[in-house]
Amino acid sequence: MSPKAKARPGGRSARVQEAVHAAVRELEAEQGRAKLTVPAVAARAGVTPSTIYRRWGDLHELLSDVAVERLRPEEPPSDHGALRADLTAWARQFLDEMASPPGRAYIRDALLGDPDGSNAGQCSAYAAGQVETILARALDRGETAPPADTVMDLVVAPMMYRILFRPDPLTAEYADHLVDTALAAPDESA
Amino acid sequence: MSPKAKARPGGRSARVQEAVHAAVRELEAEQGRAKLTVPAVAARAGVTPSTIYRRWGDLHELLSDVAVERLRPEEPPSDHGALRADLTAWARQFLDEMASPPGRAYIRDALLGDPDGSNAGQCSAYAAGQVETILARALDRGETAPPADTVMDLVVAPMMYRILFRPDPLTAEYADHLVDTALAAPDESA
DNA sequence: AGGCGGAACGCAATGACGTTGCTTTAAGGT
DNA sequence: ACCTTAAAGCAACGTCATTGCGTTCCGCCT
Repeated sequence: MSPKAKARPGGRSARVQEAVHAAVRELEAEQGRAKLTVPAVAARAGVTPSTIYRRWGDLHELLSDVAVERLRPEEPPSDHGALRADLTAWARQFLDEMASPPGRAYIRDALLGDPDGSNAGQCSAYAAGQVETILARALDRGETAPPADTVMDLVVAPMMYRILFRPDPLTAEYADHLVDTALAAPDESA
Repeated sequence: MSPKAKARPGGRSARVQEAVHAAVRELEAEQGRAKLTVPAVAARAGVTPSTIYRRWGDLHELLSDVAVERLRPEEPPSDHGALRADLTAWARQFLDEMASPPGRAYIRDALLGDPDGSNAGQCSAYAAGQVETILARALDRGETAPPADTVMDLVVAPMMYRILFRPDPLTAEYADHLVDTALAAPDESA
């Protein structure tokens, strides 16, 4: 399981976790990925390396932890008054953030140090949550909306696949195209 | 660039490369991922560790190299006489292989030690090649077939997304469903 | 066919990293 | 306020990653 599920959430443990996460972000910004090492992070955080090894296991799991936190959406998707507009805006922003070099790095980190797949699942859950918010809003308006799984398959999955497996640049028009496909699909629930 | 693009393809270099790759496969099968370390691989391959470090950089790049080789399809997709049958059979087999624990491990390895994304691109190119073979066969028969990119977006991408980001098990019915969607989509070229 | 340049490998040393047992601290419950 | 116990500090050890230098052998050119 993920080390973030702390049995002792308060006080020193929380301070250490925050200090370590901050140290990772700072060192990454200052010196780049190459200089990121457990002893370096520990020194910056004012902590001994063994603490990091015990709590996170290794550098990859720590980076995965930090990456997932960075991939968490900070606010619900903006409301443009109609399903298509909401989905299009969200997909464009999602693609823009995820396809950027830092975004790609976070995604890779999140996938990388993740033995049981829980961190990757968390990322997917974040995106699914945003999508569900948009779809629920549409249903509230009386619009017809496809199931969330359909949007995940037709919009999110293709974007992530191209981000991960293809070096080509991705455009906002591609996001629009995927939204078109998803909204044209029949509302099946399989 | 990938180290597989050897400037000196013949003789000793080739023997070393093959010995190292074989050593990785053997050790992985015998002792699992945990015991896989550069010195161990080097010892099994009858090579000094520095050789591996020089040629591949680190363990991740070596594993990525081996993983890509394993993900290469060994034969063209089987011909069932009709587009839907061909696509369905191929998607089922693809999902079965990729979603298995070893398949997931190879995918992760391929993505992991891949600074410039060339190995991941190679994986995608393998799948795209198989898909294009199926589609070309369909066009030869006089069938109408969607563009390859559509199939990649609607069939391959969702499968890979779920494999990577969701822990849930995946079924052959899911592959069938994706093929249905792809074949129902309008033949647009965007 | 034979020699030549250069790339790749082997060897060995070094410094950093990952790992672990024991001790110390402090959080949370009684 | 004490007591329990999870979590962090400390320190030492083994292993791994990295690099300079000498040697081998591939590929090519005459």
